Parts: sequence; C-alpha cells; structure tokens
Amino acid sequence: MTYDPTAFPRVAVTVDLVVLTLRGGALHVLLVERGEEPFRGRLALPGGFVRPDETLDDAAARELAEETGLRDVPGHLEQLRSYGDPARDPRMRVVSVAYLALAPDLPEPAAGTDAADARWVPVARASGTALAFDHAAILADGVERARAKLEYTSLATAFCPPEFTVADLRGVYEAVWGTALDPRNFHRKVTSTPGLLVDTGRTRAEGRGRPAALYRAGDARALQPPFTREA
Amino acid sequence: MTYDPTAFPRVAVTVDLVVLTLRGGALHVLLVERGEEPFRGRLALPGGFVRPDETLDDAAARELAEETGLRDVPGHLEQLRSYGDPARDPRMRVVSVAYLALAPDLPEPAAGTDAADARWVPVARASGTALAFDHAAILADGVERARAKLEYTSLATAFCPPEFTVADLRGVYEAVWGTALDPRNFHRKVTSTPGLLVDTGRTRAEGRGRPAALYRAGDARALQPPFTREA
DNA sequence: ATAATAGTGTCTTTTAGACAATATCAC
DNA sequence: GTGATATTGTCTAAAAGACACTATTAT
Repeated sequence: MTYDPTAFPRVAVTVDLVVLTLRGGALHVLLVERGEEPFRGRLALPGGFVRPDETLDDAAARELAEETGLRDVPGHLEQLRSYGDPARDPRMRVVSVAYLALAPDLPEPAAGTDAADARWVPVARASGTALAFDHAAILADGVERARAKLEYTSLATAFCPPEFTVADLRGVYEAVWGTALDPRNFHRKVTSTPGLLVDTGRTRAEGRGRPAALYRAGDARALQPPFTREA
Repeated sequence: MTYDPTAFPRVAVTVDLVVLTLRGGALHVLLVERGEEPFRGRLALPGGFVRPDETLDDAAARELAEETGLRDVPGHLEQLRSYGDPARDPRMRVVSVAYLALAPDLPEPAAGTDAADARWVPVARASGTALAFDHAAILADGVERARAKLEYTSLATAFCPPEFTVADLRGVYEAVWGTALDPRNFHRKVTSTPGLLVDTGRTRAEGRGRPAALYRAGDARALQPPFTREA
C-alpha cells in the first residue's frame, strides 16, 4: 500500500446498470441507444459518471432513477462487479462498476424525458445482439447473478409488485430460469419457508380459476434450504 | 451513456487484496503495516495502483505476487467487489477494486524483499483490530464470501496443497466456518460428489492412525447438492 | 494390547418431486 | 354443469445426520 494517490494514472469511473424486469412473462433488460461515437446507434446498458461526492451505490441509484424516469424505483439494487479492461473503451481508461437492479414491471420510459432513449428489450433478444463496449458480457454476468440468487435468496420478490400471488412468484422463477416448475410443489415450498411470505388475508381473482391468496414479501432474505435449479 | 470521458473527475483506482490461508488450523489474512500517512503504523490490506495498461485481474495477480514474494501463487483469485465511498481515503477520491485470494499455507513473506512488511495475521485477531481505511469492512466481506462459497463450490480445495487428504479438506471447512463437522459424514459427502476429488492411489501416514488416501482437486467447480453451514 | 485416525455401513428424519384429490372461481 | 387455476394431501426416492462398526497405523 505504498502509493502516492496524487500521482495516479488518468482513469474515469462510471456505473453501468443491468436493470431486469418481467414484462408479459419474459425477462427484459433496460437498454439505451447510443447517440454518439463510439458505438453510435448501438444499444448499450444505461450508466454514467460517478460524481465527485457520491458513493458508488448513490451513483447507481441516481442513474437508475434518471434512466427509468422514476423518482423512487421499487425492487432491488446491488453491486454486480467491476470491469476494467484497458481496451474496453477506445477513448481512454474507463473502469465501470456494474450494478444489478431487479424491478417489477415498470412503465416504458416516457418520451420527452431524460430517459427518452431508453427502452425495454427482451433478454433473449439482447443477448443475441452486439451491444456497445463490453456490455454484452456485463449483461450476461447480471443475468447469471439473478439466476443464481433466486436459488438461495428471496430476491424473486423484487420482481413482484408490493402484493403478489404464489403464481406471480412462480412466474418469476419460470421466466428467469426458463424452466417450468410444478405449481403444487412450488406452493408448498414457498409457503413453508418461514418469513418469506406474509399473508395479507385477501385474494385476487385473475380471470377464471380459484382466486389466489395475496402475499407481501416477508423479512426472510435467505432461502433455507435453497431451491435447486436443475434436478 | 452520454458522457465525455475526457472531462472526468479525478479518480484513482487501486486493487486491494484479501488473501486468506490456513496456518496451524486457523484462518489467516495477509496484512501489511503502513509506513506512511494516513494511517501510519496501522495494519492494512495489501494493494496498490492499477497500472495504465493492465486489466484489474492482472493488477490483482501482480500485487499478490509482489506482496507474497512468490512468482506464481497457487490457489484461487477472484474479484470481490468495489469500494468507492468518497471519504474512504482522506487524500482524494480512490475507488478500490477488492480481490479475494485463497491459498494453501504459504511461507511468511521474507525480510529484505518487497513483501518485507507483510505478514500473516489470524482473521479472528484482525477482525477485532482497527485496520486502515475501510479495510475492516473489505476483510469482513472477503471472509463472508469465502464462507459462503465453501457451501456450493469446490473452493475449499484452493486452501489445500496439490495433494491432500479428506481430513485436510475437512480442516478447511472447520477453520473457515468455525464449526466441527462429523468426519464420517463429511467423508461420504465429498467422496460421493462426482468430479470433486481424484484419487491418486497413494496414502499419507500422519503420525498414528490409519494412513489417509491422497487426492487431487478434480474438475468439479460446483457442489451439487451444496453443503449446509447451519443445521 | 491400546490409542488414534481413516473409512464403511446402517438407521432415522427430512426433503424433493410426482401426482391424486379437493376448493373456488368464470362461463 | 365444464374448464381453469389454487391449494392440500399422499406417496416415493433421495439426502442429511447420528452413530455403530471395521481397517490400519504408532506406540
């Protein structure tokens, strides 16, 4: 730790966001179309500079609010990892601290706002598209983190509105993992995990079929024992 | 993503290392004593600047080699997370990308080398000590990451020499988790996990008792199903 | 022989997964 | 009623944990 931080190399630090949500049963990611070189016209993850007096977490939350056009974005925000290949930005050395955000179905970013060039893209399509910079790798890492965390945390509730049914929650798992789950075993599993769900006592009729009980997310953050993805 | 990276705020980027190893059955971390202000005389995690033309991973590997005094450090190295509170370094804005390294019992860094001021400190003691900067928090995050990853990955083998016994591996779990494990159930568990261990066909006598079979680490990276820490 | 550690086998409890059966709605 | 979805219950197979027992060494 023998360094003189006043004689450091020129490095820019940005935050980039992998914002995931569920729209129509499919996993979507928020992408912006770049208006400038390099990668003009290419899709990219939203992001921007870390300002001099804000923490990394604050920078990520600020960018998230700006790019979605929402003041308070519900859901979950956590640091993903940092990307610092010297060649990842052709202009100069840019170290990006990537964040992963999970949110319930948010409105399409409105035209005429700062977020006008942002839009939701199905992850299945975005993953096959050439994104700007190393954003394809960041997106892949973010999706994999989300998939993994569903196994052993209560993170799936971050994709849900404040009140949701067991079927809603199951839909999250099925969309993120891309697999079908047995509704009966899933129901037994989540309702028997202490602290995961809080019964509101009310129900929600969703077309035909028996109305489902409405739950809120409980305090439990870890799933003990975890769900298993492949079995 | 509308930014001009040539007009960025002044930020320094460093890597800091949480290097963990097992010495005498106890988890140790590599710390250096700071020779300069701020925090002169205080213990700190080893680390340093990211050079202009190296990746973050390369910077971490270089610092690891420099601070241990070893050319090729065996074990495991992975990015932990980044720390960028504006006040974490009183001199200027420093964003640190922390790395977690797990290694078999390495020699004490030799005097007269670049690593002369580095030494192994039991994690139990270091956690109760005031470290420089926010390094106590980084250390805590690193230890927690190691504990968590033992549950569902083969990472414990990174603490072991190239050839090791089942008892060696069990000692890793017991030291990192701080719990006693049943030797018989542990043996059955690890030897029945496909690809985790490769039998060398040889044994190692360790004082009295039946000699233990020697294994090498296999290709398996994930433990399916995972170990459970509390039960 | 005795102590110590390595390794195997057995039993019980718990859990996952398959799936039958029942409940409650729209139509 | 039929069809759809929600929820509960039952069965079986797999796994975890407790622990008796055998194997192989040093002393």
